[in-house]
Amino acid sequence: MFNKETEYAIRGLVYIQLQNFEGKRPGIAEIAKQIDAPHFYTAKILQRLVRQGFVESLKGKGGGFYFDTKKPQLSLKQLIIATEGDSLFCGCGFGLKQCDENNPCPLHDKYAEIRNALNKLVSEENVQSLAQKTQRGEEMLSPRLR
Amino acid sequence: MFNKETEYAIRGLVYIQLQNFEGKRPGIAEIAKQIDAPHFYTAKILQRLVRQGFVESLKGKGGGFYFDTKKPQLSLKQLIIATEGDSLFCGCGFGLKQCDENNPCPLHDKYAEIRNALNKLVSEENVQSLAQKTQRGEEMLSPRLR
DNA sequence: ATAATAAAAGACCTTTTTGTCTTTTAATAG
DNA sequence: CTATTAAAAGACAAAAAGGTCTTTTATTAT
Repeated sequence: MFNKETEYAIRGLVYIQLQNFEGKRPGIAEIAKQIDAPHFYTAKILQRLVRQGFVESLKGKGGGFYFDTKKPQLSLKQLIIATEGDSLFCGCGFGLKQCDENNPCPLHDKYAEIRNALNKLVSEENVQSLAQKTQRGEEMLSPRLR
Repeated sequence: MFNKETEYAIRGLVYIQLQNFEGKRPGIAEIAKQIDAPHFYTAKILQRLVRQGFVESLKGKGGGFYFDTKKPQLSLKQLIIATEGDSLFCGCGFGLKQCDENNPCPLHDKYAEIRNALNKLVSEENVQSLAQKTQRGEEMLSPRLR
């Protein structure tokens, strides 16, 4: 469904939030290891997210990644659009450039329902809500993290 | 959502079925043009589908592609699995290798619902049902085909 | 100040996806 | 039988995604 970059971004940010809850700022090496993602690729992805202002970072000793609690919560939708665009939320299942209610492809009606449900899910959930679930319950971030 | 190969495959097969309804066997050049897909890439994709037995072809004069009406209808799910695998129907939204009810990722419950809806859609719809919709109604296969 | 630490930047590489083109094979009409 | 037609096969290439590594810059503890 989502591409690798998006997956690593979500997992990475949720892990950062999880550590932030405990007053810690994890570094790239730790993050990559814990979410089971390639070290340098994760670094590159996080760097882009920092540049976009989705998460903050601090260099040097005691440095690492953290969320600015003054900023609004980061929805999955914003994150996904930033990493892979919005085709998942607008695109036609058939791949047609022009496909809408007035000009539907044969899959349109049923596909639009699913697309809307997906839209709702990623609009409602955010990095913080996912981290909270991981913190309290059965939910896990990586098999290693249970 | 689906990759290009899958999109071209679906559109191509629906177009073939549509022509078959009229007693015709379209060739690759015609198919590619009508579904607005790259000529030779479409050829390659259709060849694979023929080898897999999803559709039939005939070489030489009067040749082209057609469905064997004796074979069962081809669901989108079978088609999608053949072109891009089943990760869309089994994969974790988070990208975890192990993620299920007993070992859920923070997205699992809500994501599984969407995955199931998608599963239902592609299991119920098939090349023939899509072609029928295109034939009778508002639905279109490509803006050109209206 | 300086050494140690950790992210930023960016070059480089591999694999997969997407796409193009030429040659070969099979079928059929005449 | 031959010419024509159309798919099959497969080589090749461009673009995108995924991944690795080295060098630079910024921070901080000593």
